[in-house]
Amino acid sequence: MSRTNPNFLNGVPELLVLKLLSRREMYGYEIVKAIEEDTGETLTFGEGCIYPCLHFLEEKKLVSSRRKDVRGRSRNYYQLTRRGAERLEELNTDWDRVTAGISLLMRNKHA
Amino acid sequence: MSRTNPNFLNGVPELLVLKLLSRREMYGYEIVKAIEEDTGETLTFGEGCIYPCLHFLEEKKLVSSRRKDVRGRSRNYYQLTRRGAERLEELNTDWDRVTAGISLLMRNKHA
DNA sequence: TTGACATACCTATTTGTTTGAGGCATCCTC
DNA sequence: GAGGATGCCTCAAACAAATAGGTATGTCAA
Repeated sequence: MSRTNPNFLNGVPELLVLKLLSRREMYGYEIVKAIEEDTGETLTFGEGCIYPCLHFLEEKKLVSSRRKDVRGRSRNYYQLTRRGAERLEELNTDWDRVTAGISLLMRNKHA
Repeated sequence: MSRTNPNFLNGVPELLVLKLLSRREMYGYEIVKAIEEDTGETLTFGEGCIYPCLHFLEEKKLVSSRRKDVRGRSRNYYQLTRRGAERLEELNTDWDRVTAGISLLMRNKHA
């Protein structure tokens, strides 16, 4: 976790997943589609990225899950935990700092 | 290069290096320090990241280099090429799209 | 009813980037 | 002359994400 750089980019999937779950419980497949849609088709994280991410988050107690059967389909719904909400705060701050830092360098006119 | 996602994050060092070189020629060690300073200590890319990046950029003809002796020190100064300037435009656009996309999802209030 | 496609879950392998640690040499300061 | 900053470099490892695979059910149309 504590690296030289806040895991700016690698942490993006984690950030987006936590953010989505902060609004309502969702299941994996739904999250994959939501990231595509909600970012205006800019970002696409495959299932091979999101599912392991969810498992990792659950292991770290940042999300919890429950099975739910919907129209003959078995879905794994994930909810944000209190710790997850705290983690989201952190990542959010990190992301803002990173974009601010890059923005600083990019707009810097001097020399 | 052409991945599902524009190489948002992995491409950050490349973006910053090209941007710095678009202002004036610089040498490796200087770039490493400049990234730290100009991002307000937010980002730190080690020499093990920046030097290979420079070599890669040179190989791809996005930058060129020349030796220069300054105060008994031999420095490798890099300049942006025309192609490098074009590449910078691309990465800049990509970065803006990515941050816009993430921003979209993060600020999205619905559902 | 069969075939295609979307839904829904999962994991293993590969690819790629960055970190961390090292090595080398010169210069300056104490 | 020792330590630290400067200046270059590379390799091994850690890690994240992409790719590609696997399973199963539902729906729709031919």
